[in-house]
Amino acid sequence: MAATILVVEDEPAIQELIAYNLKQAGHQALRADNAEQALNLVSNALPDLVLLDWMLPGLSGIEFARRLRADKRTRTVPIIMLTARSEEQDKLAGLDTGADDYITKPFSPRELMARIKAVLRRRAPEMTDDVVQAGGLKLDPASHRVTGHGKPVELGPTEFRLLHFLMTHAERVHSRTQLLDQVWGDHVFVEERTVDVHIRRLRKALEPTELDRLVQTVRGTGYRFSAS
Amino acid sequence: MAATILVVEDEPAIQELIAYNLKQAGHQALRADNAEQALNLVSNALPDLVLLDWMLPGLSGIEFARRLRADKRTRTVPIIMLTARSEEQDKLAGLDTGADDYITKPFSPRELMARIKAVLRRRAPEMTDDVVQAGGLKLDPASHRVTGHGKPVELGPTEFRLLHFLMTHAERVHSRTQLLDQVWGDHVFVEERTVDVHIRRLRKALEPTELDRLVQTVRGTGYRFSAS
DNA sequence: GCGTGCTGTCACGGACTTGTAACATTAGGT
DNA sequence: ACCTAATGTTACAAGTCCGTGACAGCACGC
Repeated sequence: MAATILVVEDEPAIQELIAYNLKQAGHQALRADNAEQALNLVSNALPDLVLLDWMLPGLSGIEFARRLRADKRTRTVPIIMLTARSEEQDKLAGLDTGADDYITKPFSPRELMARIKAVLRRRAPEMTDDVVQAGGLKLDPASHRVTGHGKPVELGPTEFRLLHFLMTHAERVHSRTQLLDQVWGDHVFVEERTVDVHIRRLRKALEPTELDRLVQTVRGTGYRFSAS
Repeated sequence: MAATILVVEDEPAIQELIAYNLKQAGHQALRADNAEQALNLVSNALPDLVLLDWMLPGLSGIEFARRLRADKRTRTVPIIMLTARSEEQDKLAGLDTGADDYITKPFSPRELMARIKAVLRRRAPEMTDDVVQAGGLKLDPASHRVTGHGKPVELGPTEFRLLHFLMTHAERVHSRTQLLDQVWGDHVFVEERTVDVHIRRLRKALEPTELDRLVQTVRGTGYRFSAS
């Protein structure tokens, strides 16, 4: 799992509580007390998800969300809004700005974690630790194991992430650029052709199980994982 | 298992009953008649679990729970709420404050003990005194003994806790950071590579029984205990 | 005080991983 | 059939990660 999650919350106790729970769940927590600080962090490195308090000193939560949605680079980052129960009617406005979910305070840590998982599953399934299975291939992020028809498959770290992403976004073609962004990270400078080499390494590792045919080339476009 | 359990309950008869049962089960019972007294005890020494009556004279149970959750030091302490049946609707509020479970009075000692065990197992399975067994390795927290294929294995304290954690969370990769948090404690400042050294010491101790292969390295990610 | 066992850190070397370039092969249009 | 661009394949140097032994500081019992 190990998603990077930005917590934007001005109340220190709640921020601490959330951060602690995130850490327990294996995520990395970035913290910000206000929207300005949050914008700074985002400009440095894109988080995988944002937990955003509705009421913030200075720039409000809803305004912060709008800015994220306005910038192409940050448009797709999932947002979960934190609101007080009395602000119930703001729910609609919150979802309007593109929040993926919202949760009312006070909330139980368990509920928060469940919602985070749900949103990640929807927006970035490769961030969850769900087992992915297709066409005789099985990948288990928790134990970091891959098997083809029950036989273990040995993969390097990059090949593992690459296969994980492809399997969680199967039946879709991904360009080399997209794969670099998603698997390598968006601030990395690497030759596009490097993707080819790792695809090759992935296929080679899958060869003994005959499952290398699941990783397909789409000439002129990119690569695709397909179980059909 | 010998967990230290704080009982916060104003009715002497019930407090006595609970304390007796805890003692029978091998736990150590701390008692408090009210929340103020409980806060004092907690500030001295952190219990492994808190049994908390909902209705208390002075500071209420729910308020006490909030305070525990607000302080970083006490945030992770599991809480089981004790409520009268008529307060059923408070259940939701109780769980909101982060109670791990609740139980309605009157309850049977057996039920209480079962819930305590369940909560400890959920929050920290390595805290229970259940014997853990896998792949020919047997670890008994109660007697603090480890055997491999029946032969005794000598471990230092840290290696013991490390193995205990790994065995109670088997088939999962744990990063060095996670292991430091879970085995050393999250307030400790230690180099990440120190984990490697203790893994090494653990493996060395297991070598005579050939069971060192159960402790596996997942390059670029962390370590895993696996019996398969 | 003195050993003894435990702990955390470091440094070294080996094993693995990674990005790139260079060359080989293939696909698809003409 | 041929040509060209795209992709497959291999080799390699640099970098990274991990295993390992050594060591100093501590705590503890004797």
